[in-house]
Amino acid sequence: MTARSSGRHRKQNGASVTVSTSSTAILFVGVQVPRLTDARKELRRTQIAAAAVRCFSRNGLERTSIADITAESGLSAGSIYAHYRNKADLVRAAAREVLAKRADVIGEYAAADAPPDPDDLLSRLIAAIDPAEARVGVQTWGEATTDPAIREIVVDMTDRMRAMLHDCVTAWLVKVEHREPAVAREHATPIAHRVMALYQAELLYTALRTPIEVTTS
Amino acid sequence: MTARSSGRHRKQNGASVTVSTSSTAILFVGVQVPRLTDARKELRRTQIAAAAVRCFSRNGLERTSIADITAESGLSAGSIYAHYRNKADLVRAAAREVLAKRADVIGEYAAADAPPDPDDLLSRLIAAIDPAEARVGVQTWGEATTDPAIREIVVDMTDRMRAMLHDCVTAWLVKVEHREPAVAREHATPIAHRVMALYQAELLYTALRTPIEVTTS
DNA sequence: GTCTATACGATGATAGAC
DNA sequence: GTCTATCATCGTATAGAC
Repeated sequence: MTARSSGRHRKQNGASVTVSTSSTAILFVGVQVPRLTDARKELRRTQIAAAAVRCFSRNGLERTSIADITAESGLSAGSIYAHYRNKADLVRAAAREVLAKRADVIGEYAAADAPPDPDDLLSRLIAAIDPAEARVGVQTWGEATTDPAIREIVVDMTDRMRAMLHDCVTAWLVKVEHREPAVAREHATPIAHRVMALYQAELLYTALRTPIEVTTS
Repeated sequence: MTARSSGRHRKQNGASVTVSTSSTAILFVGVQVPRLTDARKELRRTQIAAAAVRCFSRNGLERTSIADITAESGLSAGSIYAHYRNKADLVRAAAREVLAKRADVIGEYAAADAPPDPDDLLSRLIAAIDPAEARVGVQTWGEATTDPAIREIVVDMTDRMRAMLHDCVTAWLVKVEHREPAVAREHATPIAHRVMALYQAELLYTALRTPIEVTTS
């Protein structure tokens, strides 16, 4: 992740802004703002990554060729390599995106005012599973078993998710079950662990049992 | 599973048997027995599959080349292709072997006289996990998301395992908890489901957190 | 059945024009 | 930045001798 900063907007305050090819644009003498084009660059990256995820969902991480991604994204090979150093880099980005999206879903419930009980929490998490992303998620698990970079991403995201679940369960124990915060945190650990495990199993189940939807376009 | 029949034993009834290179050996006029060499053939197949599993454990399903397997098995490419139609065929065989081994472990406990309670059952299953096989197992999950043949194998083995767990839990409910067999079977279903889920999660955990052991030879 | 050597296809990645 | 065209590499699978 050597991603650089980003900016945005075509025009700013109605003033016609000269976009240079350097990393910063000089609006007035001595005034520099982050390059507006950087946001586009980041947008392109996510656009490419999204296309890649769709391909991965259909054909798997390794069976997806750069040609597949060019077809899916509408861009060319050269353009893709202008945004990602190589295919492994793109795979890492896609893995992060998919796993982060999962973590975000958990984060929403974890931050709720009325924390759901563990069963309810699990039910909601399962209901939010997207089959296509579940497939890519499981693919990243497989890749993580041999690729250190992917493993780090997966382990990191998994730990983060577990921590969020722990917070959520703790909040439920304190607010609803009226336990002492200290004991709540302790009791929450094995519960969060189980919710996580059951969620992962359900993710696997969805990835295996849900038919691959055909891209309609 | 289009596994063919197999013979065994080097000698039969003390009679010295002439081993021909044809698919059947003619002992006496008109009397044919399954070729004794078939056992050897099957042995070679498992030998190759075992070498493949070791490679997969280190480098993954797709990153493992035929050259890797020749190096690991000590055989040549030609020899491997004499026993497996193609690489996909070999991968399927390896997947079956690994997943079946897992099912066997469960079968042992399921058939025990004094059925362990669910927690104990899970503990034993977890204790029997082999890190290298866990990795290949998780890899098959990833592959199953896009390869129909692998998916069928994984789903089949998973269902079989779950059924065994169901039998085990039912036996425990009947023999230890003294429930009626009918209600026991019904109550066993969600419990078996959970044991399975927690086992799968633990398998994933092991696959991700256990360092890849270096082949010492 | 097993080997060596090789053909062929696929794919990741680059060069250079625009 | 994006394209087209191309290269070089790698890996599956086969051919043919032993």
